[in-house]
Formats: sequence, C-alpha cells, structure tokens
Amino acid sequence: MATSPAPRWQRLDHDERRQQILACARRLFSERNYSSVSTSEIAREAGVARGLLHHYFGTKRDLYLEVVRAVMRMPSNPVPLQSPGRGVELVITEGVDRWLEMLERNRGTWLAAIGARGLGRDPEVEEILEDAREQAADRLIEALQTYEASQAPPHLRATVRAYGGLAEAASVEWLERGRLTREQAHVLLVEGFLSIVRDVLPAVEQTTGANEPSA
Amino acid sequence: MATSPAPRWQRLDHDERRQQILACARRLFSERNYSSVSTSEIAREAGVARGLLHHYFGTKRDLYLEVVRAVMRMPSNPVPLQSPGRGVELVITEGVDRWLEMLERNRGTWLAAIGARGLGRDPEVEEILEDAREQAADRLIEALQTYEASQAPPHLRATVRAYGGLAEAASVEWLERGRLTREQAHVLLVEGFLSIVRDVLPAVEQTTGANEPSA
DNA sequence: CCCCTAATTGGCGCTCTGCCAACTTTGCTA
DNA sequence: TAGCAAAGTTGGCAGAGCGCCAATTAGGGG
Repeated sequence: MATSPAPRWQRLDHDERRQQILACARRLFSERNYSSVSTSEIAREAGVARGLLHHYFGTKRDLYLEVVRAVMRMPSNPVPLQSPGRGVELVITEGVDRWLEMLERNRGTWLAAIGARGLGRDPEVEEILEDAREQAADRLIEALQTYEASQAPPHLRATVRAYGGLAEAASVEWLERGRLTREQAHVLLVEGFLSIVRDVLPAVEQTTGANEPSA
Repeated sequence: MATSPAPRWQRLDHDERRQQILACARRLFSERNYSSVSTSEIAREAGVARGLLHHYFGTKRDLYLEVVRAVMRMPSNPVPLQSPGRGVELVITEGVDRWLEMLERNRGTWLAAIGARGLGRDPEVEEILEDAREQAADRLIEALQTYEASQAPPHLRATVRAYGGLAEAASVEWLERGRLTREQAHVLLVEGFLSIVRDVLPAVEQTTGANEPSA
C-alpha cells in the first residue's frame, strides 16, 4: 500500500536541465568574477549535485565559456536595420535608437558582459567578444552602402571598430555613471558616427599607406 | 678552515625582494589570466618559497591587485602636455604622438592591461582602471582650455570619456590587428578628437537636459 | 508490472591557497 | 672573534575547490 516513496530528486529532460543550470551560472557569473564563483555554489543554486555540472558542461571553464557565448548573443554595438537605399542619417538614427532600447532592457547583463576587465589575456573569451563586435561592425559598414561588409578595406573596418569603442564607452556613461541622459547619449552616438564618416574617415584615407591595392 | 658553509639562500633587502617578486608576477599575469597562474608558479619563477609571497603581499589576490596598480601607472589614453595657450590642434597632435610612442614601447603590457575582458565584475580591479582613465580624461579636458578639470560639466566629461573609448579601440586596431598604420592611427585619433569637440559636443549640449545648473 | 536507459548522486584523489611555527642569514655589539 | 638579536625565508599542515567515475535511482517502454 505504501505507494512509491516520494522521489528524492526529479529527473528532467536533457535540454531543460541544461538550460536551468546555465541560467544559474549566468546570474552568478554576471555578479562576481570567475574565480570567486565556485561550482558548488552554482550547483547549490540550481538544486543539483556538483557532479551534474561536469556531466553537462565538462569543466568549470567550459561552463563559463558557454555562459559568455549565451550573453554575447546580444548585440554589442549599434546595429542598424537593413537599409534599402535610405540616407545614412536616417538609418543610423534608427539603429542607435534600437540600440539604446536594448540597453535599457538588458542593463545588468550588458554591463557585466563588457564591464569586467582585468589583467591577463584569455584567448577563448576574447575570441567570443571579438566575434560579436566584428559582426556589429559588419552591419555598420553595410549601412554606409559603399562596400559589402566582407570587401571593406582594413582601414574602414578599423575606423568603424574605433567608433564601436566610442559607442560602448558612451553607453557606460549613460547607463552606469549617469553623466549623460538618454537623449544626450543618442545625439552623441548619431553625431559621432556621422562626423567620423564625413570628416575622419576621408582624412585617414588620404594618409600614406591607405591605398594598398590588396590586403 | 671550512669557512661559512655556502648559504642556502640569499637574504635580500625588503623592497628589493618585493620588487623582484612583483616583476615575476607582473610578467606571468600579463601572459595568462588570474586563475591559470598559481602562486607556486610565481614563487618558482622568483626562486623563493611560496610562503614568502604571502609574507610580502598577503593573499594571491592582493598580489594581483598590486600588479594591476603597477601596470596602470602607465597612461591609458592620449595625454597632452600642459598647453600654455597654444591651439587645441597643436596640443592634441603632440599628445597623440607621445601616446603612440608610448604604446610602441609598451605594446605587450598595454594590450594585456586593457585587452582582457570577461564576464563578471571585479569592483577593485575596475576602480583601478577607472581611476587611470578618469585622470587621462582630466588632461584632455584641460587641453580644451574651457574648464578646470574638476569643474567640467558631466556631459563634457562623458563625451571625453567616449573619445577615450575610441582611442583605445583605435590603438588596438593598430597594435594588434594591424588594420591601421601608425600614421592612420595618428590621423584617426587627432581628427577624431577635433571632430568630436567641434561638431559632436555642441550637439550634445543643445540637447534637453544638458544645462542642468548644478549636478 | 518489471526492466532498461539515462539522469543524477556521492565520494575519492589531486592541486591550490592561506597560515604559522621554526630555521637561517646577516648585521651589530662586547 | 664569538655571540646575540632582528628580520628574511622556509617547509609543512589544514581547508577548499575541481575533475572524475562508479554506484544509485527516477521514469518510460515493452
């Protein structure tokens, strides 16, 4: 008569459990840095045994990289919509707007993603962040309607990436330090882009070494 | 007759030993990230017992922070010289030149310092880097000869910090990815600054919320 | 209803860190 | 020159975290 004696733990679908653990890890890693978060803590948070983390993700580091990848699905620079022939001003204005909108919604995650800097390189982490930024640069380049993203000359790509640096810094000023209002951040990002494209880029192009035929 | 039986280890002056250990730690932490460098390794490198690190620096983390501080004595943005009344163009041109010069000499260290990003905030490390950048911004603000650095309105400071982001990104493009020549980086940094000051900053100032009396 | 699959646990062994008591070197003094 | 005291240095112990694997258990199919 004693029916099955209340299972000690629940058995979840593979993907479901994986997602659940990933979510806990993401939250913890966003709050504190890598080495001050222990696998025991993540496991406790998720209500599972520590060994299960290794079953799903391998090492602690693998789990961490997975988290970084998940966070980086989010764009990391103003990314304009596809722009069938409209002026750059309009396209960039819209793109920046969507960008700021996204930031407002994902404030915490985004700040954690680009915020934490330290000494010492971590090639794998860097590669993930680098890919995200490079993709954002692609979109920006295409918004200029001069080059296909993959055909753009190095100095153009570099200049756009430099603008990306400006955009991130300005976003932090708005989101974290509050030294810009949202409107001011908007103006800074739009006018910054236009100024760089109109005035700075041509100056860079006139410089010796700009017109290497194939590189 | 057997004179003193060859000391097993040499006893160094306090500061001297400290500097020696710090140098080894600095090199290792610049190459790999925090958790993949062990205290045993640092000790071995310095030719001392592991316990000695703790004697001099406390915990591994304390040693790390000390290293970050040491690295950050180096400026982290174009820092113009004092400029008694000369034009902004000249001052910034000179400042950028010195900046690029410094980068060329300290390539490895600088890249390690600003390069490694990851998930998860580390308040103490962030504070150190933040201070260095804020100081660089002070110098840039003073180069404009409009405000004392400490009196500058928030939006001005924020705009200059945004330029700092551009400067760092552009520097990486030159130093690491080689998508800019040194000349191109120079032009980008100078023209970028001038454009931002001439065109972007006024636009930001016209924006609603720019003229808060005291903030 | 039983059994088989795979999700989940628990614990062993290793490395790393923090700490501290003991030892060695070196300069100073009688 | 021998001895002494202060400071630098060592070596090892205890605790914690991580990687791994064998045993256990939930849950569905035959």
